[in-house]
Amino acid sequence: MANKVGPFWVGPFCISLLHPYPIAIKHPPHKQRTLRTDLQPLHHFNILLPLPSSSHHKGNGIMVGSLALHQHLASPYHHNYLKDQNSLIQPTCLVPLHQVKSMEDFRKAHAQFLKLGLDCIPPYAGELLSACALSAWGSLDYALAIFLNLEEPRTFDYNVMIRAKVNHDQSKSALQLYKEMIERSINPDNFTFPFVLKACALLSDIRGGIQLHGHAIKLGFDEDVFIHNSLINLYGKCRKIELSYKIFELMGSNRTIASWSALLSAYNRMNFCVDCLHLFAKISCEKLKPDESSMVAALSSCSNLGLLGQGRSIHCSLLRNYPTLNIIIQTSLIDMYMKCGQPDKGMLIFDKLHEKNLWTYSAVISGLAMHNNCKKALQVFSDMLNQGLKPDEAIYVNVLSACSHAMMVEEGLKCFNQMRFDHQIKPNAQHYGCLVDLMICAGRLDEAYELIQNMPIEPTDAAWRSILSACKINGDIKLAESAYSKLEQMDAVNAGDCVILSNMYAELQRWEDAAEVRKEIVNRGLVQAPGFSQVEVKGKIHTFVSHDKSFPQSDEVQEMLYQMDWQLRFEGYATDNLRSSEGQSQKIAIAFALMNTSSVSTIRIFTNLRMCSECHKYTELISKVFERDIIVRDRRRFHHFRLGLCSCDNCW
DNA sequence: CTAGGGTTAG
Repeated sequence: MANKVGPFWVGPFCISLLHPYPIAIKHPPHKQRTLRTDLQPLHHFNILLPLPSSSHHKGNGIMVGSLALHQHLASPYHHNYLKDQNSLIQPTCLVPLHQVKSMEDFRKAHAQFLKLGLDCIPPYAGELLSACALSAWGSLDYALAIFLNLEEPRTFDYNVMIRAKVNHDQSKSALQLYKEMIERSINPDNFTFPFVLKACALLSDIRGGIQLHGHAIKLGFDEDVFIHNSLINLYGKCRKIELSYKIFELMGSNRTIASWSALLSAYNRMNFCVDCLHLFAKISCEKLKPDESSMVAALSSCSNLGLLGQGRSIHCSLLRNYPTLNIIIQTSLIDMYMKCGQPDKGMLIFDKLHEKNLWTYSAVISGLAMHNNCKKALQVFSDMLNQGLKPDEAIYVNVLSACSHAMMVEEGLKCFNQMRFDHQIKPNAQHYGCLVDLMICAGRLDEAYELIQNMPIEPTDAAWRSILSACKINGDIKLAESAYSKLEQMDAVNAGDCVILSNMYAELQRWEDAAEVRKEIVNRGLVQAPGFSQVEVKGKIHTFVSHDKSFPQSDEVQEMLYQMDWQLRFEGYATDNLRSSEGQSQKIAIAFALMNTSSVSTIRIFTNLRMCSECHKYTELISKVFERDIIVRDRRRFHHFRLGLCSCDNCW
């Protein structure tokens, strides 16, 4: 049954609307107008008014009301409206809002609503708000002005504004609106929570998030799938993975693919890449199909783990299932190919893209730098600037680290200044860290030290660690000690730092000092990640640790290693030099791959440590003697070995 | 009655 609303005045008319749904209209006192009861309606007409564009009457886009004419109107203007008692009157001046495509059109439409006094009447107010606040062409400020003008905003109006603020990166202010709505006793509904939870997630505001979770339960929204998914996301962003999982578990069969995606990305954030891929494989057990979002999460895990095979198979299934791929997933694919040792494949995807954003460029620039193709990285960066994209501080981290990889000191300093002065970006600790690395790579250690001491912000532990590692090579024990003590002050000492310093003492035959630092590892309860090397053979990943003999082919591999040593001796290389643990595991991985792959295929090794120079030398020679391309990803970058040479030009 | 959740480098 339709509700009758009104009567209220529209211009010279008094209108009563047969409203399709219940609405309480209260006019603010200054807008109240008395109905002239002394005048009998002359005629009744029907009138068409624009409908909220997304309502269930979408088809016509127009709402039918009845109009009673209380005054005799002679002007031709009005006659246009009132032609025939039975015909529908089309108020041509009113453009349906869903046809509005620009702020200019919107202003006109809004003016008409204002003139008719409809601007503060639900559902028009909400419709105006959501059009203006949420469309691509809209304006948050304009929407805010409309919103503030509402005497009695409703839940819907608040929801729209909260959502718009979150979209405009104003999460704090969005939460403020939520607070305001509670204070004004306007009840949040099942739509409110996903928006405000997202705001908390973006702010990593775990306390606020828990409060909201409580509110949602209290208001009885403990069955809502959208709210649950938002909660998984919230706890994931706050690194409370147990809580994310708990919600996920609780949802049982109500889980949707979005629940999985949110959980997968939570695992990724914690760097639980193996578990992430396990979960990804389980999606299909629930009769759900992995979609783009969940595949983005899985691809990111593949990138981190260097799993080319699995990354490729995700790519295939994307190509099978989607006619076009969105920019986010394309970026993930580029990143995956870059990090799994196929930069050419990554570039192929990149070159074919017609839409590129900062993240795409960022993935390519850091990928190219990783493969020691720094010139190209800078080329891509300058293309990006020519495209008119505005660089942000994150992309400058990539650009600067590309410069430091390639020892391009002047270029790096130029970029640093360009960032500060042309693009008005204040350098952060990471940028200074890159500069420090740049100086170190160029062998200007004293300048690096001067820089790190005089930089205007607190240096990161990584920057001090760079200094410490550099000392390892040039043997400056004084500098090493001061870098180490800085790390101590920051409470950021790790096992690797202790090893470096201790080895340096040992080199100087200061045995007591060496032992003292070694003891620190135990005292501080530091654990060193076990070094391993991985290689993919026939789609299966094989992982080896140093002196590994615990795998089926171990005996054959030992034989192979013996032969490899023998061959290298002809090249004048004594393999006894190679004693480091990563060297050992890498040797085994290479031997295993040489034995089990075709003689023309490229060997791809993934190791979690940094390659030492002996290991590097060894691999160079193997690539020459066995005429095999070997690509090694160590924890920082790639080395392409071919015929005795490495892409890194012996600088890493 | 209108609207909504999950996705990317360093």
